[in-house]
Amino acid sequence: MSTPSKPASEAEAIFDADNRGVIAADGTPMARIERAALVLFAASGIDAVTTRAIATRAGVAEGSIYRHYPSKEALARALFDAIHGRLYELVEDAITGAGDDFEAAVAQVVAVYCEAADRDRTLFEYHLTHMFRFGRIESPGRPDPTALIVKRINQAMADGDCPRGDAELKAAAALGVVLQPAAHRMAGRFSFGLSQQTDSLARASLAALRAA
Amino acid sequence: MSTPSKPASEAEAIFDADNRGVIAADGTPMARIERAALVLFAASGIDAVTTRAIATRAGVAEGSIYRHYPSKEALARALFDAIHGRLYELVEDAITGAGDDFEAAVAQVVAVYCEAADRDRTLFEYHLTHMFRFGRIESPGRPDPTALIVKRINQAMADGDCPRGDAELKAAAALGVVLQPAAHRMAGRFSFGLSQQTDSLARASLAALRAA
DNA sequence: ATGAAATGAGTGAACGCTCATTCATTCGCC
DNA sequence: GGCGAATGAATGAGCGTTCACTCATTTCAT
Repeated sequence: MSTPSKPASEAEAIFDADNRGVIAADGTPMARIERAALVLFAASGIDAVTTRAIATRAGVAEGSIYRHYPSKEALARALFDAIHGRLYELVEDAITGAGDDFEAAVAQVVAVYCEAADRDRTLFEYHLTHMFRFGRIESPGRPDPTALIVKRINQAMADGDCPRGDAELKAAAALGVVLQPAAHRMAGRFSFGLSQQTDSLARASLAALRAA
Repeated sequence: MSTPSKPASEAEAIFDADNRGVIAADGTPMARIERAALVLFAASGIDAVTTRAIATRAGVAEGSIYRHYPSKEALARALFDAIHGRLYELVEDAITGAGDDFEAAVAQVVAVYCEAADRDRTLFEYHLTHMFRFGRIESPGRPDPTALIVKRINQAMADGDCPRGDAELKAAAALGVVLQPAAHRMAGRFSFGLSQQTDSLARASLAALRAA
């Protein structure tokens, strides 16, 4: 196999036991490598970060990276998959938790993204900036948070909670209402927590869904 | 000087005389280098593209790149600045053209982005995916389309055309309604032209502005 | 004592960029 | 108008450097 690391335990390695959305704070070399890589990848992009820089920041030898991951690319992908998969679970819970109440579902999903963006900013920003690299739809079997949202919008259209239209387009517009502010904060356009704006963004997201 | 190329004429080199938002189709080596670099940068990211690959695709020698640009990075930045500056002009015209009519201004700005996204998809997608690298707010003097939008939203709030709130946040949400669909199309989520959805997205964008 | 974990100098490949050279075009002189 | 000189765009082999990754060796917990 080309993936000798333990994929099943990556989520635990990256998120702590309480699921507080934070990379494990324990001092194991693996956790330190992951956090160091994440911070550097988020700041400069994967290609601009050297394995030496990761090892130095993690306080381990360069070779130790390869005990846990077969390549720099695999490390980058594992980090992305961890946050991506976690978002899938959170979106799933949010939608399920709201039952048939479409407005509540929208509000909860928006809250999920706002809280994720605030809770571990580096992790979320890494996710945002590397969607183009890892988030292509062609990857089958990958958990896809957006697909859950599209499904819920289709149900809302069937229930008469939302005007008919292209569900993929509506989902994108509604998500954009939250993700673009996150991107603008990254770019230094403002600095307050997105969680403070959850209500406002939830209303805007719902309004976009109903108008699109 | 460390920038021997002609920065003042870069816009003309990249956009044709009719300002149709397309990289010049003439066969000059410089234009071919720019188009080759753009296509490769958009597909794989700047760091993953070699100067050799650019030269091969452009049908020129590797050294010729350095007659026109002092470095690969400068070439990448010039391409970004060209589309970024062009968007600034288009947004400025859209807002000015709508006069005091806020709804018209929103519709026109949305139309600008939809048309740009369709007209030269590679160029627009390069812009989208490299905002994080080049689009930081700290760069002073750089034309900033978003700043124009923020200013217009502030005016709308003063005029009573839009509920009061944080204009930066509103601008981001409204922009997200258009840019996220563009990102989703990039990711293969749908394939129709965004221009076909201009009306729908303009309504959604306005609704988000009024709800946020 | 033993083996798993960690190490970091070493390796070959590939990178961005340079520069001596080529060559088609333009210029200046009569 | 004809022609040698001057020009500068274009070339591509090659440079020094840096990279991701390897592996013989050392460290350390049990």
